[in-house]
Amino acid sequence: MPVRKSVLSGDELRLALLDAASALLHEEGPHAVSTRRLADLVGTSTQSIYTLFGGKQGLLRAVYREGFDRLGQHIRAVPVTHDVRVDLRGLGDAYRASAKASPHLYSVMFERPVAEFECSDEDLEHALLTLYALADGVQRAIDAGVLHGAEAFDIAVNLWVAAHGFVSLELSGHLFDEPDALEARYEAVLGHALAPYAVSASASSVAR
Amino acid sequence: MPVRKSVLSGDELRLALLDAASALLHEEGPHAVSTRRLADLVGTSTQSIYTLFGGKQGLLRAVYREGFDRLGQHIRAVPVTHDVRVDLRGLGDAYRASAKASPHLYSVMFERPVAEFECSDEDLEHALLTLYALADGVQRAIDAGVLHGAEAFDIAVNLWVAAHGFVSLELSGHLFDEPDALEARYEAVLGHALAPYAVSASASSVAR
DNA sequence: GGGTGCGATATAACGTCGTTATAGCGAAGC
DNA sequence: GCTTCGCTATAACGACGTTATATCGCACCC
Repeated sequence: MPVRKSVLSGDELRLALLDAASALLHEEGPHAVSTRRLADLVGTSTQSIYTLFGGKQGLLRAVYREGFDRLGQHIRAVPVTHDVRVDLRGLGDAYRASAKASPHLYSVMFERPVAEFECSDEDLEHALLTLYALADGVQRAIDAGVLHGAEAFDIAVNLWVAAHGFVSLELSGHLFDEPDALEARYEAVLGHALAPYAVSASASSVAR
Repeated sequence: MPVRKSVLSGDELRLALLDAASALLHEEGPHAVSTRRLADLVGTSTQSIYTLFGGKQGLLRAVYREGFDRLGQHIRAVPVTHDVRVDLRGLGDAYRASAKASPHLYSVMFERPVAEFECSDEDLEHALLTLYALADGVQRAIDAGVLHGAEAFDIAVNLWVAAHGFVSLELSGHLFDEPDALEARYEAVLGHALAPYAVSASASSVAR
């Protein structure tokens, strides 16, 4: 079937292009990921991007989905301890850490730094899957009797809104807190999002 | 001094270019605002953008700042009524309404949809001024005895994080609530951000 | 008042981009 | 063994931001 003038087979080429795109995105940002640079890096021609991904849009769609997959993995990798409150805080920390570890990837997921790529409905639904990783953690807190009053998914969305709001402003540079105050604010923001669902009277102690 | 081959003087040209950029951004999105289209629309050459703004970067810097100025105006335009709780809700509604009225402008302010433009420290500080519009509203709530426990600016930042988190996810399409549930969630998110600072025991009633 | 210089303008060119047309090669089917 | 189909590489197209070049108009100065 394929011709393979290049050293790599079709699947290898696909992976190599994706890796190169991720690396370029991570190291130099969205503007650096161009079809020509990718082709040069991998040792193929720009045409491969069209046969394998249907264009730059398709390639970035794959990056977008991989970004949400990785975020989900980071969230699911948070250990389940004996203290559910600690676990909840771990979820929030994992979210922020994942975003800060690859901010350009986070940008591709929630902003539109590459003009060619626009989210499709399927992409948005795929992104939604990641939210279930958060919802699972919230469900454990409900089962442990620490949270109550709403469905786990509903609480998870509120938690997501809070975490994303903070992370988005932090990454864009709009938060001017000193480092210590910044950490404290993130904890506070997450705590406030969960407090209304805490069982104990000292609501704000959740996730701290 | 200037030559004015064109019909417009320097200042007029500057305003015309800014208006055209805003219009193009609003109607067709960030990808549509190109130096050539702007020059054609205004009836000048691309060079004017360099003499007047120093490049596309400078032009978008002006758009960015105008975006924050307009957001601040919308927030300050919220009427002060006899009920401070109503006013607080009005602030949140104004923020979201302003973003949804010109989503592409909101994108320029908080995302990086145009590769050429990168926020400078001065731009970020300029954006910070808008936050004082929110802080003023929060201060009124403190003065009225509805909120307490932190500085107005601090509470305003938390409110901003909540509002931005919701609006950002809403605009990017990542929120899947039905319309009614969406409105309710926004109210809830804002309420949760303010609840820890409410004086009454029924904390979540703030801003509803 | 007529030259002079400077700054803004318009035109054209350069390099890069995403994309598409064209040509060529390698393996599968008969 | 020849044809056919799909993938590849090359080249070209149009659009982009930016820069170099040439031109023009007004202010200044002698």
